[in-house]
Amino acid sequence: MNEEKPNVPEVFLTPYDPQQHEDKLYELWEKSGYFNPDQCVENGIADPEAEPFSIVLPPPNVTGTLHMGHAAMLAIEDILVRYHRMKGKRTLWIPGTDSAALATQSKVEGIMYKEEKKRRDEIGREELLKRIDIFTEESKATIISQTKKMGSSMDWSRYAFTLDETRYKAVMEAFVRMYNQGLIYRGARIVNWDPAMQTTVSDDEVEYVEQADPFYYFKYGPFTIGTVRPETKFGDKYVVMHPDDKRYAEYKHGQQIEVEWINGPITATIIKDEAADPEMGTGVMTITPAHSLVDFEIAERHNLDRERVIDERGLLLDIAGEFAGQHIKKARAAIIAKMTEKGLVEKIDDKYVHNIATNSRGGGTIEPQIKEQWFIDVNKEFAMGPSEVPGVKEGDTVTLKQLMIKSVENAGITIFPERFERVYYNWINNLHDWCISRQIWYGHRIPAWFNNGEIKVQTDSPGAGWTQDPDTLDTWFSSGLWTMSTLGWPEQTEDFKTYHPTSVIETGYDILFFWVARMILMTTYFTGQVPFKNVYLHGLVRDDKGRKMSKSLGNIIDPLDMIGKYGADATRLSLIVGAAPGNDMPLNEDKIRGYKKFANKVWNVSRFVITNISDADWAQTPKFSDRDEEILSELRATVAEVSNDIEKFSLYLAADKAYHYIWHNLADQVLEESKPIINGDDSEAKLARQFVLKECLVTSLKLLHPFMPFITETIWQELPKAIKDQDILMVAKWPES
RNA sequence: GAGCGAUUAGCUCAGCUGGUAGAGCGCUACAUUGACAUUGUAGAGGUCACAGGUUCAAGUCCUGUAUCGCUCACCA
Repeated sequence: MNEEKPNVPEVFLTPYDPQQHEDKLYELWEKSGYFNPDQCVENGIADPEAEPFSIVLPPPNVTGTLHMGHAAMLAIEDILVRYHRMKGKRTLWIPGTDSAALATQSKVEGIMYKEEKKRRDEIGREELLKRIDIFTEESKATIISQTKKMGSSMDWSRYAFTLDETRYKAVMEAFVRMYNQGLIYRGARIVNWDPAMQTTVSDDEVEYVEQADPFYYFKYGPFTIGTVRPETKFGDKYVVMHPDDKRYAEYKHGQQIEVEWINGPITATIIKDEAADPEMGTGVMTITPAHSLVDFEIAERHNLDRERVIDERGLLLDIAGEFAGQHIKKARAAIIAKMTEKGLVEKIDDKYVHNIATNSRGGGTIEPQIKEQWFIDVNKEFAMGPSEVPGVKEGDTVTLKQLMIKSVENAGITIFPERFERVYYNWINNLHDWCISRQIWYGHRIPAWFNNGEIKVQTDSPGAGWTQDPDTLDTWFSSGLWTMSTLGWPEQTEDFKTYHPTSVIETGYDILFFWVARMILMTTYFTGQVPFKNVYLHGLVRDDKGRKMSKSLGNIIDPLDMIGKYGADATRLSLIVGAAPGNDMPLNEDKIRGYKKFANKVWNVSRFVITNISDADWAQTPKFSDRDEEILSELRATVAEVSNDIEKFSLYLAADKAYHYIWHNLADQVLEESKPIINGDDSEAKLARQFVLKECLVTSLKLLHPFMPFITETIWQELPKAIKDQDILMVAKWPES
């Protein structure tokens, strides 16, 4: 009941309340079918020949719920997608979730152990997988619902899960093809072994944690050697020094000496190798090739024995003599006691700080082991197939490393911000062969079959007597195929032909190596295409003091809470403004609250304009004053700037400019100065100004839509039909500048 | 140890290809019930980490120094 303002839609009579509108609008969009580019083409929103624009969502792990980092990712991608959709492109955003094999199994095992006191071997493969499936289904549903709350305009009809049937096929095919070309091999090499989870872990998943441990100096024949790990030293029968170290010039490479050692005399062999640093300690070291990456490499160079000392569970083997069967952690003290008694301990440095390797996916301390595993050979040369990778022609001899480098070097892929290109090259240059097998149950099975020492690699069982490799694949193997597999590869589907390479991948910089690099490796190899033309790396969302959000600090902001309190639009904007690609972004509630105020500002601007243009006759031709023209030209300039910034992936600038224009130009100046004109006697001036206000409102809503889709669409739904080019703002035409 | 980044108003940060400093929040004063569960106007506050250099001109380019942060690395 508002007698004085009969023309204001009733919805505007209260402040903007996101809760009241957001879910309904998402439903409206979903029902329209316009998340699906095919539907847009069918309804004439996009031309059938329009340029495609595609993004594949970095699939969140099914280990939990979405955090602010995910929210930022969804906001950024949705902005790009909505912008390009409004530009009339055939725009596709594919949603999905990731099984995250190791992390998920670790999580479910943890829950089962805590609740039922059951360990893995007491549960069994089938039961565990069943339980994991239940867990992941729940988790998927939660993630999908959260994703929708953010307003993400994804095509749910193309939803993919890394372990679903289509993706499984792609993984099997990829493995077999790489194996047949000799790029996947099986070999005994030193790997990161996690005794707690009983599996290998990739180099990238190892996390180094600083720890203080005693550093022991031992008498080893005529030498003094140092170590933090006496328990590995039983098998040390090689003593290594730098070839140019004058102190040891009297010893010759290959020379043998007798030394008294932990369990009695042994014969040691002198090895001259440049890996020994003369500056370090005494310049002499003994090596344990079976349990150290460096030592293994030295042993490979000189073809030395690699006797095992520790088993998979961390227990000492027979070589340890009286200590055999003891756990390494417990045995150390006893070993030192015995060595002290034998006079082998020269001194102990108690303040030695070093890095120990741990499994970042929820396991324990890494104990390197030599194991028979599957590897991808990153240095093996092969003949390139059909190629669109710049600088690589069909038939060229290349390695996977070279493909990864050339894709970026020759601008097939552009990384934002640019500085990460150097980080990327650096990582590739240090890259070792990639161990892709894991001794866990949850994940893609390896399509390899064993029969009395024979191995066959193929998707189906070769027949009776053959058993499949019990291992599964590293989760990043399947993730590496993601842009392809979500589009139907290895089939040459319409989707694949249309939307691959994708336009942009958007993800956190912390995942550049894990994922972005591996997608480039896999995709260039299999398709000769880059997986994406642009990489947009966002930073970590931190609290207002710049700290990482974590449970232990209690500073976690839950996106759903913020959406509940301030609306998805305000939450999105707070994650965009001030967040340049590659930089961490501080976030606090005040910032989000600020953007809620802005939402309300937009709401009131709209109410004002709608009220004041309700009596305009749009059939007439307005005669614009100089000031009218000026206002319109400022509007066009803003459109140009915002569009340009979005094209350049400077979303933080684009959002800020749109915000600034609407609040401080349109609201503070244009609206204020329009009041006397609208209420004045000059009907010609009034009409012209009404045209101007209409133009400003319609254009502002469009400009703002990618950033704040809910409120802009809510307002759009209340606009008179006569001033709209589409019923749904999401597919309205992006303004010309 | 190597690489990368940061250092600009009390706080959080912009400032793209060089032309005598900007935003948000906070603070101060005034105004306003208005399209605005407020908002507007005005204002205070910075030798742009430090030292050199290039230039007519440098937060902006170059060299070095300091502090902080991140990533990588096999230091026994």
